[in-house]
Amino acid sequence: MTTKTKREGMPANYDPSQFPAFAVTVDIVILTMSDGRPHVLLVRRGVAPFEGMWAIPGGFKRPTETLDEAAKRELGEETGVDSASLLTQFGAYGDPGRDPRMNVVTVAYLAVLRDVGAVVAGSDAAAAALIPVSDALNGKVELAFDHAQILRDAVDRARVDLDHTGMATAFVGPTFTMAELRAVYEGIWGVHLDGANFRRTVVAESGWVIPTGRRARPGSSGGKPAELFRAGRMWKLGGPIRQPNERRKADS
Amino acid sequence: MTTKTKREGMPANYDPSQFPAFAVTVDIVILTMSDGRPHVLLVRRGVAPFEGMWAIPGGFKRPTETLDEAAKRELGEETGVDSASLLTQFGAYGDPGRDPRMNVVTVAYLAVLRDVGAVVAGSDAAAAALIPVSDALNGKVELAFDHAQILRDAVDRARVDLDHTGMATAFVGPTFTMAELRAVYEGIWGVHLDGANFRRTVVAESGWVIPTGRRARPGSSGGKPAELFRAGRMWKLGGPIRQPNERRKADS
DNA sequence: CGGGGTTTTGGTCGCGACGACCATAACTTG
DNA sequence: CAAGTTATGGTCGTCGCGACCAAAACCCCG
Repeated sequence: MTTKTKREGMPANYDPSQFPAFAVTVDIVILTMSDGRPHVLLVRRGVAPFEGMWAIPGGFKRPTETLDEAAKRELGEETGVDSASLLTQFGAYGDPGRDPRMNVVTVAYLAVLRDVGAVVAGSDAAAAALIPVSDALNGKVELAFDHAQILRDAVDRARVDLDHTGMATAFVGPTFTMAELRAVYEGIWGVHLDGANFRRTVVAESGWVIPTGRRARPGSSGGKPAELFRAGRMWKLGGPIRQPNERRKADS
Repeated sequence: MTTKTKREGMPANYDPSQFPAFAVTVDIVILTMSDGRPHVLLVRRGVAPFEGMWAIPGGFKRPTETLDEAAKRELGEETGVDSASLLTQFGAYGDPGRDPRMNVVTVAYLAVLRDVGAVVAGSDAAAAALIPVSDALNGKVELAFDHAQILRDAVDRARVDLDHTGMATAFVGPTFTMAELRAVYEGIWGVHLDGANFRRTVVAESGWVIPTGRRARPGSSGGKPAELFRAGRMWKLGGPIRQPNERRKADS
């Protein structure tokens, strides 16, 4: 994600100003798990256009930085998080008129955080909040620009990344229980997974999780204290859990 | 893939010119199958920089069109193909200095053609050719800008799209044999698939392929004439063949 | 015209993954 | 201590899928 490309047969004495100029921004869809359901970090716009509506945090790319660097910088400015806890580009959006003020092309990133902590509102943001993705997708929360589409694409991307990459561990803390990890899959995919089978497949081969020996404190509802694990290095290559393939229906 | 996003707390009386201006281009990685191996359409640069080197065809985005429209337009200009035969965006590239002349961010698309036919070189292209992706990736063919990276990403994307989407049928003609379809998977994944098993899983449930009743002419090497199929509508939702998961090795 | 070669296509078999389900352990609260 | 709740281990049946074999339908060549 670095080079640019240009038409090969460009006149040697071309004038850059004769080609259309765009502003390039970077938007970060920040996902996190809260009480078993995925949430997204949104900021409330304080000025026109779309004043008062919610938007995905983002900002302008600088000519001296790469897109990835711009995304990391914006992530830090918005949340105070500097860790590169999973930051993947998933789409570019450049419809004419998507910003009524000027021609803007935005590159969208998906960030996964295990804990947003103190949500640092940007200096120019009126407010920031964690909102359930379900609320943001079904129109309960109005999104500015084409951010509804961007969020939809981000969630779609998260769903497929969950069984292709080791994204799941980015949602949980450095140490976690099987129930926590399972909640990630269940929340993102919207399915129910059997606890026993889940544990078996994850623990089956080494490299996925490493027992810490310690145990988590049971919740207020009681129950056997869960074993605490650390993420193994195998997660770098993709997770052990695959999305249950909803049986493809045959049709006459 | 349409809207743009902007920082929410923009000053109301901002001056667009005070934000960095970028040129936005669209690059199309055009893949096709030739003698069982994937090939990519490249153009030879006629002017500096990178004069004489090969490049991925592309061009400037216009402010009045979407990114997808720009990609389709460029595809038509380069190949004369107007059919929307699978055109998916897969990445944006904006490293500073990737084009020595100006700040350019490019949005890369992957196009799959079953037959490039008469390769129409762009008006400003010195030449265009179909080159085996293996040659383009291992340095046998020098690529301009960061196009080597873009091509690598495109091929990676094609590999995962092959078992998630119905991309396979885009490589073959409107009517095809099982061997042709299988060659697509084998060529892109670089694996060998059993012919009998392949046929079985594809024909198993209806909706994937529709027998035409006709039979293909056997090649010069003889053999039983293969049955001809048409693609069913199930391919819109993803193909029936999954990439053989190379057993994940357990490690101590 | 018959035989060898080649490709397609159908059949069988066995293993391994995985989901459904039950049972037990270990803790909570009252 | 009893009842409830969660975690974790075990069993079992089924289903997908790859490996392999065999027959069918065509080529070319003598």
